Amino acid sequence: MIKVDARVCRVLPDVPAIDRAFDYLVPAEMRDDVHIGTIVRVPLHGRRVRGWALGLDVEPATTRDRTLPLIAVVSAGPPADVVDLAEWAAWRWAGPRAAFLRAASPPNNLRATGAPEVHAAVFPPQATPMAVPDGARRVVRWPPARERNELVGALAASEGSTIVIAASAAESRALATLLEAEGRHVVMLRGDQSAADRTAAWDDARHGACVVVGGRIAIFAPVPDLHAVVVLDDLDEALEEERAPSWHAFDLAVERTRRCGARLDVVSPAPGAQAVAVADVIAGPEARIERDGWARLEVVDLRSEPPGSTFMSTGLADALHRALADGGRALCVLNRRGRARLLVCQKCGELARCERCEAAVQEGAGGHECPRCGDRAKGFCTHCGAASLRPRKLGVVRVREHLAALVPRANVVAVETGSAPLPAFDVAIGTEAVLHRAPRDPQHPIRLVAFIDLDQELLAPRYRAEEQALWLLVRASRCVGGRGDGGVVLVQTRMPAHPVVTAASDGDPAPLLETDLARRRALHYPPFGGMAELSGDATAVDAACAELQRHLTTVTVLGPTNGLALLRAPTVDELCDALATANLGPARTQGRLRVDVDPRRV
DNA sequence: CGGACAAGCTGA
DNA sequence: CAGCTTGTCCGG
Repeated sequence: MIKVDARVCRVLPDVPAIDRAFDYLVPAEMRDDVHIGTIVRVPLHGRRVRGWALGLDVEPATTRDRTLPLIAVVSAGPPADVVDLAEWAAWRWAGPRAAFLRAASPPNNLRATGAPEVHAAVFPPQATPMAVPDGARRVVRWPPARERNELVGALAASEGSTIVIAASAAESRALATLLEAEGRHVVMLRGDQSAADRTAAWDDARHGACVVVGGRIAIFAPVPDLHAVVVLDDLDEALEEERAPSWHAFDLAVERTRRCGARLDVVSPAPGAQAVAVADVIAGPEARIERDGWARLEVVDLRSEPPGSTFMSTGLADALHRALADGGRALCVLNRRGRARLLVCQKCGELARCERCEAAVQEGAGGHECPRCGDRAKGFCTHCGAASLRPRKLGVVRVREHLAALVPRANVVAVETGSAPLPAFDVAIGTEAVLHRAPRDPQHPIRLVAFIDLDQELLAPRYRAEEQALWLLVRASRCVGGRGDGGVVLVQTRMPAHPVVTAASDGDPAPLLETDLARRRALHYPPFGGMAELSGDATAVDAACAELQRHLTTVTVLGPTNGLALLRAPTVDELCDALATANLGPARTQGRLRVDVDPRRV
């Protein structure tokens, strides 16, 4: 006998490929335990799958007259506001909702009960929040080598809960220790914890009145009383999910705080253009303190090095010798990832750059061309007019040999990609990964970080190249310490007056931020425009582009060429709306299509 | 995703 | 034409 008052709930199966919700009857004995976000088990097409309750008491939208009942209530799940946030994220990064709801759910099952009791927050008297109105967004520039735990403590809200996003586990632990000493209830919520720890933390956070400290997933913390979010180092790659919907904790922090009126603080030595663009207030320490918190920068002008010196300048040799004296160590960075094949004039030593947008010119199929704006470039140097542009190439193995020759008695190690611990070294050479893989050793401090060819970063064919390059110099500064600590960051470049170099040298990123923002505004790059990359199987990308162009939208499709296409739109909203409207399902399932909104490599 | 079912291929 | 592979469809 079917009950007349049988309640129906709408469930999204935990099967990313089926981004569609289905309706089920809620058996009477489960009624009290099913809420928005609750994880349930349902029958689906002969299978039993987990899923999230997205709606209660919905009108059963059945095409058949058969609505199956839930099999069981499995676990507590994200609160309703976080479910909404996950839905927004699915739109924003054009991904399946299940991917975001997973990130927002406890990894192990938790008994599902009614709404957990919200604890009253009791804060220590020394908690003195900085005066900023609720809902304000602030960027705090804080130099790389300067201690900032206390600053973060002061930014935590004086009521309710605060989420602090810190990229590294080490910094999360340090912050937790300090906040606990201040009398705060701290909940550590990180993706690299064990499932049991993360589940316990997630459960704890549901009671509120805490400071949640963690990596990017902490932005989905189930706190019921969010008052403030602090994002540290918005440009750190760890704040972005590297797998398919590559969402970013910063954008989620902006959206979550906007929805609940909480305060948002971004603390970074070199905040990204996106953060600066949404900030109401930009704050920082006085100029002298900011400057002293950056490492001393030495610039080697590669244009004045003799031809054939293969990046082994006398400046680099001197710096290495100084760094290695009395037990110091050195890191050398040579990025090959996304390497731009730069062209250098053999006569004057200048790099070939696009006359229109200043990106590095590359050798294309039909001569020289700009990879960014597609402009045809001249086959000769625009600086001195000589027709002697030559490609510049290097490899870690060769550079390691040259370095070993510069410092014959030192142990020079080439660092391979991978997670194995670094061997003992005096000088380590590798990609930027060496900057976070070198263990701290007070007996053998890192005294030098040398960028063998910073131009690779400065002129990388990506619109975010400048902020990413400055971010590398931030990380280098953190390795060697501030101006007073005796360490040095050395950069080799053919553009010694480049604004990125100046910013790190002066310990003042403000002018660079201003010009970067102005350029992005002029060229409609994010955050002043939407951008997405479609990649994967060529037929799937072609199909997706065709589908997108069927709709009348403001989205421009560049390509597709060899299974790669770039989408541009006047705003992020228009881009995401177009991606949501277009039916990318077929392309996604058949041919492996990857949609990357705000791609990092473009 | 993964089961159901249909249409296509093969071999005695 | 049974028996198998490959493709397409759809889920309450």
